[in-house]
Amino acid sequence: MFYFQQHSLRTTTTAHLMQTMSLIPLTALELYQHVEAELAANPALELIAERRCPVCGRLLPEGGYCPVCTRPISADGSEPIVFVSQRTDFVGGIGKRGQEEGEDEDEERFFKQPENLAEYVLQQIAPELGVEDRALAAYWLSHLNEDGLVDVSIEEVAWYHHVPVERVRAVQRLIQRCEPLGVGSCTTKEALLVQLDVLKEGNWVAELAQRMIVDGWDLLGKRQYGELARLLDCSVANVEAAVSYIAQNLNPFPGRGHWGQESNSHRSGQAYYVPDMIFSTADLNGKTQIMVEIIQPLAGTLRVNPLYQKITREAQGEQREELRSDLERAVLLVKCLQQRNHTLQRMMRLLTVMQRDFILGDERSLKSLTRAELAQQLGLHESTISRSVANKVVQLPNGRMLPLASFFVRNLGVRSVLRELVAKETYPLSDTELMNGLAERGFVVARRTVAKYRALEGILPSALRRPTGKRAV
DNA sequence: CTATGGCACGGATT
DNA sequence: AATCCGTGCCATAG
Repeated sequence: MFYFQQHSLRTTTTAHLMQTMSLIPLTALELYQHVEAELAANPALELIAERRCPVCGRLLPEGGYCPVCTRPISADGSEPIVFVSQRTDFVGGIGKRGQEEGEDEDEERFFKQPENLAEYVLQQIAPELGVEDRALAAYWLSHLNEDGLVDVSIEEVAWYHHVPVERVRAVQRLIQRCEPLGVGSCTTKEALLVQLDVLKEGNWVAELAQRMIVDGWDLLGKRQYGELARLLDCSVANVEAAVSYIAQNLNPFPGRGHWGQESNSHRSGQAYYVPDMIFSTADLNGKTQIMVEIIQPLAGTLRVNPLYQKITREAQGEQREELRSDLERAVLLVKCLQQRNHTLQRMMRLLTVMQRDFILGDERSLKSLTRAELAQQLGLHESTISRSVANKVVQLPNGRMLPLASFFVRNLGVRSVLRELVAKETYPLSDTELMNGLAERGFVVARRTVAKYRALEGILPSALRRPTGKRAV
């Protein structure tokens, strides 16, 4: 029999196979590629059009989700619904998004997988372009460097293709709005502005960031915050806040895949815009029910080909051995897939309960949590959690994509108390005073650290806090 | 002189 | 082993 935990297979399997064993660390995209490759290489595996719930195995209704696994667990909606879904639309390219997911036609099981960033972007915009513009777009994208920026000028391209500059610009504009936001810009500055334009939620930080990039680009590069503040006629702390907003929400190199301060070195380029899990909400007697969809990008059910199984059983001698090894691989893959689904499901359920408010959009109610804690509660090894979290991307109900790793933060306690202290202050407290205040409440940190948190929370320095009043963020 | 930000190092986390 | 985070020291602004 097989074991899927930390133990290795002691059967005839090779070392290489053991590596492929755990599918848990794989992202949706990787899983898709992995399965596709396996499917092509191993005749014992088959993907049948029949849709079954990957978790409980029940037959799915037309285009729907498993009636059992997606049933509310508790009537008040406090328990999240976590289920595995088989949608492939994200992996196959955004272009398909508008259409339906129900097609089970065999030929359509797998979309063409974009080989690189350029192709991926092209797929997104192709439907909106005429033939000529498509060529233009392709040309433009062929100049993408690994940062997702283009180093030829619009004029050059226009000249080369004998079309008006405006035309090229229009195409570029279209490209820039694709995922990853800002691709195909000529400069970092341009990329940031595009992102800002799409993302800005009308909040003051974003506005300021925009002005900052437009007017104070050079100063920004030199980190001359004081100068910037003067130029933009605002406080240094505001500048700081805007800078941190940029650092956290924008990506100067659209091709290098990730947002925020999380860094995942491999998985560069294509990646973060394919969510691995999607949160959505539904109303349930006034209570908000959270649903978590774990993407398993298979349009159908993966299983061991029964015919193959039969042949193997009947085969003799050497041939039989050959067949058996394929069969084992197939069985292994299927089981690993189940294992992955099960583990991820458990993890997401717990995670969703703990970070409920955060998921619902309240940035501030992110609770501090470490991977180790979660591992303990789930009875899993912490490295398992680490790896399942690494490189994965989730989509929140509000549409925002962020790394799953952002659910794990260490010191939220201190930071929320800090906010509270500032909110209640009668006069602008200095960092040192804040430090003491925090210490009284049990958070002993250095003065320097207080300053850092302050910046992170977008709170102004004491000297400048009074005139502007308090920040509601 | 006080309050803060930058830089960089060491310990903790993953 | 690679990364992240808290801190100490120093420079700078007010």
